Amino acid sequence: MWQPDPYDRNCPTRQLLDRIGDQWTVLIVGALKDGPLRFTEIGRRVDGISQKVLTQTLRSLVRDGILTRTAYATIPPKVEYELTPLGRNLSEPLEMLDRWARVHMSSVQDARDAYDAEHTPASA
Amino acid sequence: MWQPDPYDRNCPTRQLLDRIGDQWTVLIVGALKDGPLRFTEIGRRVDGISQKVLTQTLRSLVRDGILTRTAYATIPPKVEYELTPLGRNLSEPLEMLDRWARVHMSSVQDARDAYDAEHTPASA
DNA sequence: CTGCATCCTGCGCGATACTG
DNA sequence: CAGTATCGCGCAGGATGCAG
Repeated sequence: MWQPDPYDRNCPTRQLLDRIGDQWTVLIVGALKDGPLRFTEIGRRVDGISQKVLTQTLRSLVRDGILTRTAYATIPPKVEYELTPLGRNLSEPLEMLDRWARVHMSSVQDARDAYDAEHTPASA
Repeated sequence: MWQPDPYDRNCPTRQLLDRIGDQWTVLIVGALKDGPLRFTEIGRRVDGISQKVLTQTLRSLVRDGILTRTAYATIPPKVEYELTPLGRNLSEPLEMLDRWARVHMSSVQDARDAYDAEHTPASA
């Protein structure tokens, strides 16, 4: 029986891996961890994301079954995004990534400083 | 005391998150999980990566202290890449990502099919 | 408020050729 | 084998303007 393998360039998991590892995906899913949020609220939490990219990313995540999109026909309009069970499941590995980045940032920074010092031998 | 926060666009963890979530990073670190590999070997395992991107990604990972690069002055040249302790630590969350993608690929595929069917109402 | 369409720019990346 | 250097294109993504 065949097993999906992202090391194969033609395997769909390759593309999926690219999507779920995307920084915006990590942050958006993380933001929705504690409950549904509106479009603008997500944009406010995920500092620096453009409206266009936010829209694109949200649509992709909805299409992939990670989020649900619920539009309320009120005035003004209100649209809520919420994690599906699949999305909630995904949020666990993503949260580990987030936490790893926070915890090891200083180690990485030290490594970079050392590397740069090594490869930039005191001026030119 | 200040806590690093990737939700802030100026926080270095933002960039770090982007790097470690990168598909090539996930695959390369995963490939090195079982021991050091040579440049060409990595390229062969990570199907579809160009030599240029492989070089760039490896250099970044070395700089960030995820990998070590060891060059042997033999003919022909031989360069081995190996996970550092930090890299081995990182490989755990990354492996979870990889496994998630493999396990849930079919669910995502189903969601996509449903979404596309819904949003492409039987021809035009 | 929540989008979508358009224009435009940067630069990521592949392809190719050359070195040690 | 393991890179570096260069060129050129495609497309992601920012900015703006409009619609429901």
